Amino acid sequence: MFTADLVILTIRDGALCLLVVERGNEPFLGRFALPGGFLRGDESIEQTAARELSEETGVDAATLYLQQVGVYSRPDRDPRRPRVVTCAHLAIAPDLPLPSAGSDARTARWLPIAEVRTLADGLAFDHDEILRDALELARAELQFRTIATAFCPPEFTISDLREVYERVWGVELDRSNFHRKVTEAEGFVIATGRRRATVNGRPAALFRAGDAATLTPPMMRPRPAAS
Amino acid sequence: MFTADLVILTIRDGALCLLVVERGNEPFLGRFALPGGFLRGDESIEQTAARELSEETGVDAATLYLQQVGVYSRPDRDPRRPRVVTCAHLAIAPDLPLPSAGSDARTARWLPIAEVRTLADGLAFDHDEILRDALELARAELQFRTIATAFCPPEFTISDLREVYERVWGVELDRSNFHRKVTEAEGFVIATGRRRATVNGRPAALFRAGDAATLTPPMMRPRPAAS
DNA sequence: GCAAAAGTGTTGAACGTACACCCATGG
DNA sequence: CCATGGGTGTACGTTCAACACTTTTGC
Repeated sequence: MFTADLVILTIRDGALCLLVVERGNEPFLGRFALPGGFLRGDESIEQTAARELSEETGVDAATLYLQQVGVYSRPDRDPRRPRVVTCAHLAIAPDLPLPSAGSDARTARWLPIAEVRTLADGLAFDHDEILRDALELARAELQFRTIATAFCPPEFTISDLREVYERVWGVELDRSNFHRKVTEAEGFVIATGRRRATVNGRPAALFRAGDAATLTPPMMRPRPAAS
Repeated sequence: MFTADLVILTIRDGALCLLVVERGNEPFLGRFALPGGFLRGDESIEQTAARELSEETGVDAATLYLQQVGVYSRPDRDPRRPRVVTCAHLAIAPDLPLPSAGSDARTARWLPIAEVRTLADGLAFDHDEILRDALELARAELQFRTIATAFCPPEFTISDLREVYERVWGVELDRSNFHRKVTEAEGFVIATGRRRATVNGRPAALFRAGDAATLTPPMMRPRPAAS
């Protein structure tokens, strides 16, 4: 038995959130788990993950960021027989409304990462471990790839983008230096010429994602200031 | 069916080499392939990979570098039924004698990477693709982790270490600056106090691997000079 | 005008690169 | 003493971090 599990992250109301589903069957009935599904005979694991992602978020997976995290195969990770090997994936999405009444009746919801840690028994299966690894990967990838734009809507401000880094890394960044790095890096963001009216202060220029995949020079994460 | 395949790299006679086995069965009879083996019911994929690695190299896998590369699951990647999903691993070893007469009678050999590209039909299955991804991973990891010492014997010179970077990256590095970076990075190399007599010139100081896993500051790869 | 948020300029420290130079050994 | 490879010093350019400063809006 081989599955693809998904760590789908987004930023909602200034907090880094994870998409979880409440389990409707044993084992772990009623507990939160990562969404996932079985590999079908006619598809690759990438296709399985993309299919699950679009089912859960309601948008075409081709527009979202999706990447393998790793394989989790401990013989006792799933009490079922035969045991289930899973390939965990990291997905990044902008703030989306969940297709509540769609597909199956499972209750999917966005859970702030901080609340995941306060769950009495944690996530189902070994999903706490998977989440930890996926978060570490996301934090590392933010440094060298332009994936931060995947958290943002099609048009966004530099402050929106900075908030992504700050929420995922859990640090505060210098506004001025961030602005320069981002706008000077080639192919990271492209000015649209439009502006967004703000409740207070000068209107911010709007950008859209560029076509570069890698971020040069990299955006280095500050030293172990906050964990 | 779930397997672990291994991309085992080393440096022999100044060339980056890959451990390949000649297939003794169909499909791909007589072609070169990556070593690998099936996941057993009582082990994790990490244990499968470590077991295969020690069988092929003859040394305890705990002393070598071993890391997941990714899952390869295209339905047509293996003509057998049911299809085989594999989790590719990258392993790094010092120059080792192969246990030629050991274990099973498969003919394992070190093949220079340059020669892999000249094989008429390439490697068996999708192993060309796996090798490409594993090499890219190794090249990237050299920048931020201290894995280069895994290519070296227990005691090595700075020049040995520099050759690792040069052979894996395919570039030439400045001798002086490399020496400084490596010796000043904390926990990368530790001087043993001994020296190695050379055929020519001043004897080089011998070092052993330090205990740091990450390399700070990183050893940045030169711009796209050579591919 | 004032508060607030966006955006620009400046400066000193840290780092990378290039290359000149000295050191230790065998022949 | 010379060739050869190991190792150090130095000078310059680039990048980074900190923070002062200017711009543009709503009220």
